[in-house]
Amino acid sequence: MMSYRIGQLAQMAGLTVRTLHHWDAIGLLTPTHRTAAGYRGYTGGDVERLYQIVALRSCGFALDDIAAVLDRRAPIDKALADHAHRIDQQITALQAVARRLTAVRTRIERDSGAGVLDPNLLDPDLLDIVREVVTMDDKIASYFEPEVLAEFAARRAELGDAAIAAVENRWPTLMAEVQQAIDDGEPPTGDRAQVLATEWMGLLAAAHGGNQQIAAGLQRIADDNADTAQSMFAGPTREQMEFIGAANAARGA
Amino acid sequence: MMSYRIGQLAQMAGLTVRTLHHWDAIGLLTPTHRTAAGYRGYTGGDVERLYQIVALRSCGFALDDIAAVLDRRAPIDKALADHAHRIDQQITALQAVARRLTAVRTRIERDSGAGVLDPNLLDPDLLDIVREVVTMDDKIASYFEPEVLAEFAARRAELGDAAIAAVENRWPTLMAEVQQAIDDGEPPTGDRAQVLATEWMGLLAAAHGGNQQIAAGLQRIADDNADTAQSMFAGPTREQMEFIGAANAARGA
DNA sequence: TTGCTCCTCACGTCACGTGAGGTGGC
DNA sequence: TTGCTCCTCACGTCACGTGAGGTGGC
Repeated sequence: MMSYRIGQLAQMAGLTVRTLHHWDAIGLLTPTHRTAAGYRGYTGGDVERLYQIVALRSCGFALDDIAAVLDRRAPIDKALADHAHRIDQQITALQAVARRLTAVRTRIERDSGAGVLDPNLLDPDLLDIVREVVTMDDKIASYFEPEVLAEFAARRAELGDAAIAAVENRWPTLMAEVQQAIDDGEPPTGDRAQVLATEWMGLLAAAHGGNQQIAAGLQRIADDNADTAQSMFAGPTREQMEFIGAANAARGA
Repeated sequence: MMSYRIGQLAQMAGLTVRTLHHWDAIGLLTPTHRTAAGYRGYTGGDVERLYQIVALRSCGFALDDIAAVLDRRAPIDKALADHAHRIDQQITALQAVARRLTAVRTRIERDSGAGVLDPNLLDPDLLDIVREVVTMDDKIASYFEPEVLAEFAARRAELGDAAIAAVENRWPTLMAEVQQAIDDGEPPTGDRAQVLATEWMGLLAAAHGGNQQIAAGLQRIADDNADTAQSMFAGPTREQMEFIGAANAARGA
């Protein structure tokens, strides 16, 4: 009967001997026999099981789950479905962290050179920026149910970084243009207001993508924070929102 | 001097008392003083540090890194950049696992009912399907450098699931149509061949997105596996590839 | 007899959760 | 005096990595 020693098996499968020791210790892969001196002897059947384990492990399964599947204590298709769901949740969570990190780094890049640009200003403490951005991010998250937040995240991923950057770059200038129109005494019914309102609603639509729950959440954020939003994420002022609202009403939007 | 007990702090920050014990034990957050009976007394400064820790933790930092940043032993911006990179790597790795799981589940859904559809066939062992798909996936990965594979993955994410599904659904039927054209004795210079070749190249272009390294890898995979590809991922046969090649040559593509 | 492979403990990792057993504070 | 909060051990988690100390096999 063909028999492999542990070192051979490890080399064949690209594993360490220690890993096979571990799998033996937890009963995941027990060699069929032992020599008189205690050397592990793996048979062809053991090798088959080994490759099944390696394949499932490469799918991210925990060793306990692999054992359950191989010993037919759990149906494979259900295990795969459950596991895929857990992996998706992990990805979603990590993407939320990645977005948060990007937000923090973007703000730091924008704000950290203040003291260099204007010697009268102190460079803000980077740790304070981190806290501020995280607080804002938590606040935004608090406006959405977890599922809606996931949809929002999925929508952002779908749009791609370039599209998001385009929208985020356009917002500040658009708000400035709206403010200028207000300062110029433009009527909400005028052409200039109508053009601005159309683009405003277009950017909002790009953000919520027709999802009413996301749209409602964004609206609540803007409403609740209109008086303080400026310092947090340069959101629109109440005055600007009213101007756009009037422009939309004039058009019957 | 204002002083908080550990239970108050935990409730304020939404943490457990045990967590604060742990942070004390590792020196991350040591209360400024203790009562005679050993009760921890946290000051306002401790609370400040606590919130910095919570903010950084929500960005996914390890406690060691948080301590290094707060104690100014590591520059924050560098820590953020390094950490963002690690997070991105984790996401990429998890996405590879997720795609692998999807591939396995898709194949199982397609193949597992064989015995039901045709009583002469045995249902294939689901574990064998897992191994087969994983083997194929590893093989594909082996044709690309890690960075190229990441670009390939990024491109797939950019395209979105719907677009990928559209391409993958079109492939088998397109190959069948090409085979039919060959069987009908169509010349590669004919209109029918030209139309098929144009769509063929279009699908390939959709897959590599103009990236020459991805295109080259796909070409090598097709070349090396043309004779065995059928059973693995229903790839084109050598005959089909030659027909399309001739059609392209006729057009001077 | 000399390397090389193999063996069995056993501690360390990361951020706590979960008791166990005991004591201060109102 | 009774609850409630606090305290300090200390084991368990997940999949091994990394020695330590010792023995078979060619």
